[in-house]
Amino acid sequence: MIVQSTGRLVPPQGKAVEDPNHLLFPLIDKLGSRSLLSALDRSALFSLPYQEGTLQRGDYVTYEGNEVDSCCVLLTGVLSRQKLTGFGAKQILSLHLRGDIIDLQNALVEVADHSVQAVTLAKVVHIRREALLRAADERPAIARALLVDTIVDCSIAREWLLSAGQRNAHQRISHLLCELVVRERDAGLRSEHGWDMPLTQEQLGEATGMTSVHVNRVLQRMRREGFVRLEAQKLVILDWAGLQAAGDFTDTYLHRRIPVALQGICRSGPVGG
Amino acid sequence: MIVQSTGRLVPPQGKAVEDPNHLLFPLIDKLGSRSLLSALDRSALFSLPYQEGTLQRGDYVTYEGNEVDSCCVLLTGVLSRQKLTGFGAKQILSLHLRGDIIDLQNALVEVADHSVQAVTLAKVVHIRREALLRAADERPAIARALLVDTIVDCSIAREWLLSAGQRNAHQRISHLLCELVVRERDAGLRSEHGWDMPLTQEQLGEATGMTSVHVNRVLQRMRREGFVRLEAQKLVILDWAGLQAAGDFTDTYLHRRIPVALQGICRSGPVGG
DNA sequence: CGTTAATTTGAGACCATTCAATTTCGGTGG
DNA sequence: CCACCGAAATTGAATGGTCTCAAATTAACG
Repeated sequence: MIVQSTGRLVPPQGKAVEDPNHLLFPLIDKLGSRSLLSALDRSALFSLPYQEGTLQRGDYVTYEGNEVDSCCVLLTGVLSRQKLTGFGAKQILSLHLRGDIIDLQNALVEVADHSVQAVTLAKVVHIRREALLRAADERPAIARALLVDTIVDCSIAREWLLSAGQRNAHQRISHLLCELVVRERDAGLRSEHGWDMPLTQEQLGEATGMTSVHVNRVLQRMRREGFVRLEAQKLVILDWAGLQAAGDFTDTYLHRRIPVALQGICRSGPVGG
Repeated sequence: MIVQSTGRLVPPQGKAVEDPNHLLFPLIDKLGSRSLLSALDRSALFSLPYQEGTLQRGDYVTYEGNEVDSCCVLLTGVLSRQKLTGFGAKQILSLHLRGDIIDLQNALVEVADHSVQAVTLAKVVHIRREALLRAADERPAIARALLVDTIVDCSIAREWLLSAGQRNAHQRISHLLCELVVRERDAGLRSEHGWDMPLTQEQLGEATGMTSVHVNRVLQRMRREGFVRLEAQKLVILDWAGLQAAGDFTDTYLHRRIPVALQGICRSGPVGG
């Protein structure tokens, strides 16, 4: 076992009758993993109108500079946020798995500050900004859940910044692999023996701020030293403890638990002004 | 003139009687610059209980790993978010000016994922997490304003990540100076002829992921080429257009305006479930 | 089985670091 | 006002991590 269980809380009020096949389930599951949502909150989320969509590898959901009026929830596959410098250099800013809400951040500002692209074939669901905001306005716990989700997003971005600024190539790659494996586990995608690493070495480079050539050499060293096996897109972690140490990885920044202190002061419905 | 006016909106409902000397004014001014707040929202914010505080240069507000139960609003001075690698290398993650809400992000998770430190002598106001969350629960527009503020925070972190990953030393320093000058202007601190640059070259390095030695050489080149004058902590921008070009800087990511599309669907009070 | 994408390899160049040592600056006490 | 101090800035030389630019090899796919 490479990752300990998340200890995710199931809200006591949670209806057992919720349909786990509902397309919005991954979203509500994710939000509920870090915020307490009452049965009313959850049913309000389940009743959000949405539109299905499929993305081919390489498809863009959003371009930097555009106006965005809906946010998309990822059901299967992997999406990336990215941004270009004025000279055309691309930086992958974050990677997203099942349940992640993408483009909420672009939908609440005037113009998108980053692009969103499919790394693999992906299934998504689009929720109109107005619908989501209305739900948040009517149910404070939903607004808070969106805030907490955004905060965790931001925490991950800060850790990436720490990596880009202060860690060397070997550490950056190891760290990224650790993060992906943990998050992939938490998203409910099992990865007992190996995982379909969706990123090319080129993309690993774009995510860590280095050349694909150098990514290649680093990966070779990691294989030589027995940390991972990586062949035919299949990533097998041979030495989880070693990889964590090599990547200076600890999972604190992923905020995998509901803050205990906040559980008592959660409210679930609108209150009189 | 080096920065154009922000075109900040004054909400039509805004009371003219608000006291601009109220200690929470900078906070409400900042939130109101990117979200529409009604008179009721604003007065709810003004009536938040708070506690004043003074920070000496170098003082820590929060340590990474601690539990945080209040967030602080910066009134004067400069604060930084920062994080250490396991090997002790420090990365400054963001810099904060008047009106910025710091530690909201640490207050809503189990343990702080980063530290907060005073870069200069600073005056702050602490607001207890419970009080702020209650206000957000009771007034959706306040919750949304906090969300938008966090989103902008996150956008800045992404731009820093882009810099760290894809721009060279000269560009990174130029870009950071551009950002600080613009934000400092927007925060209402005029900087007609020069600005008290609060960062040492060491800190400039920690913010851009480079050595103080190299920061020094880059700054010398920038002076030699006539972009800035920087003597005795005083920064004077001699060639704003040139500095922007050298730093690959555009202000989009700062989201300096209220998104027009959201103005129509703002609600100001609680609504029935 | 051909075509394109992805990975791998090599050598040289360069940007940035490291490690000292030196100089300047800002403030303090005599 | 000057001597002194620590912090910050500056300088130099050597090292090294990462990039650049090809070119070659392998894998993926219809």
